[in-house]
Amino acid sequence: MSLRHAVLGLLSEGPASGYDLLKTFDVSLANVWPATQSQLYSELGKLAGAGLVDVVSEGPRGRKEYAITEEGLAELRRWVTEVEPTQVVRSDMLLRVFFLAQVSPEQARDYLRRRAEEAAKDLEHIESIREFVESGTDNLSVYGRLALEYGLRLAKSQKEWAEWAGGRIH
Amino acid sequence: MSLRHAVLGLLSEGPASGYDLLKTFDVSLANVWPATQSQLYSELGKLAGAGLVDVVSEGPRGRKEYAITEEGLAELRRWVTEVEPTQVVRSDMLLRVFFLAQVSPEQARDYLRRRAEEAAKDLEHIESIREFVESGTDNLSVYGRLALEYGLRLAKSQKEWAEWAGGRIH
DNA sequence: CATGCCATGTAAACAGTTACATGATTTA
DNA sequence: TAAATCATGTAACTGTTTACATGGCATG
Repeated sequence: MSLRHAVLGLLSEGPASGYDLLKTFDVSLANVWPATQSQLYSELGKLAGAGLVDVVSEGPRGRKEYAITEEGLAELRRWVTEVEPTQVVRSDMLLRVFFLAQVSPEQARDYLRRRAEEAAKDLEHIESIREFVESGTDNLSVYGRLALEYGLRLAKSQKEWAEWAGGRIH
Repeated sequence: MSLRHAVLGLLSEGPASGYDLLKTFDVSLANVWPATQSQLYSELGKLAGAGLVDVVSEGPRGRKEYAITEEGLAELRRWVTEVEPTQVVRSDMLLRVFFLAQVSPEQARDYLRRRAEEAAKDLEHIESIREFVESGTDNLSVYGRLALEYGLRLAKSQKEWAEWAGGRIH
């Protein structure tokens, strides 16, 4: 149930509406825990029902501002410190690698070359937003930089691996 | 719909029953595309209905052996060469990093230390099964080694990153 | 003849995606 | 006043997990 904790985490930085949160999801959490509008609004309803968040004000256009409760904050902390992160990661990129014997060596190399190019593009993209995020002083930016560095290293590894793997196909 | 293609991919190496496939999922694909028994049997039914696989023989204990059809093989090849892999990856491990400001610096460092230890354990585990997989000459083993190398590099990166990130928490 | 493994299937619950639906407020 | 943006919500579908259910066959 990480969506729930993602929402609690964002609200731990201050009150916000579903609409506000959605933008933060798209900007900060897009590559870590994406969420759709549909999911978000229903999760906020459930969190309010469970007493982990409160509606603290209602604005124009039916806007509802949510704030995390003490109980919600306690649950967030418990989740961060006591719940072991999931290990399972699905990768259809890697799944295809298992079946490369079913296509020609040219196609297999091409597949890996495209992965390397994609990783290079990701790398560039991360470098480009780095300076932007570098300036933020809020918690999300400070710790987001650690996550960004993870993405950077991951993209680098992926690029090098894809180049290496391409060279192994004869 | 990657489960479908994972099944087609395994069957491209030769006929097998649901039970056989399940073991292969647990051994070879556990860290790439895990599947449950429940999912597998229903997917086989759907694949047979779509003409991508056939039941080629029925054995004792209701055992049904499935084989990939020409149509299924064509679909597998199309998926490998023409369908772009999904980029979205969810990581509740990284999600927690964004919210480390909500716990004490000691707890935050501890969290990252545990990630480094976990990655070190993964690394060891991969090294240990490496020699085992090294011996296989079937397609799945040959290409599985490329995937294994990816896992190795990923675990290394993760370990180094977690150690680095832990050093940044004051 | 009991235990373990082989073998398949269904049902309910939960999580996530896509599409639909509606309407208020601001700004050019 | 038209277009963009703010803002929330529901419905249908797809994919995944967990639990339940059943029974055959081989081996000690």
